[in-house]
Amino acid sequence: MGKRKITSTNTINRDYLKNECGTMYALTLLSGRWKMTILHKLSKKGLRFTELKECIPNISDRMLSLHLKEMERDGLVERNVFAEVPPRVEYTLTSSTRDLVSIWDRLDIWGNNHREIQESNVQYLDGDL
Amino acid sequence: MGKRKITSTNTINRDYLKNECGTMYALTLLSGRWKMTILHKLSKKGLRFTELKECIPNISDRMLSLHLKEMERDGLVERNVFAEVPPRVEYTLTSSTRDLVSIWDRLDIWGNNHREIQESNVQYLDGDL
DNA sequence: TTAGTAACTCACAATTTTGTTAGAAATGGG
DNA sequence: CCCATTTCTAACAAAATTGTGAGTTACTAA
Repeated sequence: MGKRKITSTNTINRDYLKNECGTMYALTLLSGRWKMTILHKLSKKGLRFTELKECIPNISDRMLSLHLKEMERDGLVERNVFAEVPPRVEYTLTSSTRDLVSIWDRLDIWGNNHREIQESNVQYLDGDL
Repeated sequence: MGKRKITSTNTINRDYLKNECGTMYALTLLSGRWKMTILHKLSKKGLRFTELKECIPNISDRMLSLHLKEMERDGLVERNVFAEVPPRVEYTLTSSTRDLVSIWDRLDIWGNNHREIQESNVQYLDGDL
């Protein structure tokens, strides 16, 4: 997000990992506080800036703008400008990203499962103390 | 990593998103520079601290240690201590995490595909300038 | 007692990400 | 020209993550 110092160890490591495999590349593009949520909202239908803001509580103008710009650069979303007044900009998923969203089903199931396991472990540990 | 200020907007937003759905929960557990790589290495066989260090170039002792500790807390890896001299600690995936790893296949394919699309777009834009 | 090894831990610094607030650009109607 | 509206942007501040280098612990073999 914003500017990166391209000579830093941090950036060097990041780029190295990004090139390791498809999974790491994908996760690099998706990392960012609100990106998944934005994709999720857009998966139902295209939305304009203000609509996204309204359906994602707590996101700031700046973060929404930054994320959308990065996601456009990364081929995750499309930005469609309509010559209207006041201006209207609609964001939609790219076709590649629509494929991605369909993968989330399994991850969603895994996540919910794992959360249950984790929560039951905590209970168990609590009982043990 | 390390300490979080639990009253910060940042942490509040993070926790809110973590509870949104299984996918976001999963991605929260997996976020961290080297976590995916560590899981990937461990998916083949259990490894000790030093072995992980050797097969992940550039990772520092500190980051490896921090990540492993978090991943153990989050139920992603198990820490097995052997009473030998010098001490031997082996890290393995939990059974839940082994299921996760099998999901990566599709994400890997998606990532590699998407990278190709992106790279060909860049070429096209370059030619245009 | 000393040395050697694995597995860490600590203090601190650098970098990156996220959040806050104010305000700018664009545009047509009045 | 001024207004209202949407879509951002700029400057700054706060917080979080990552990296560095030295040091610690535990244990036993020599």
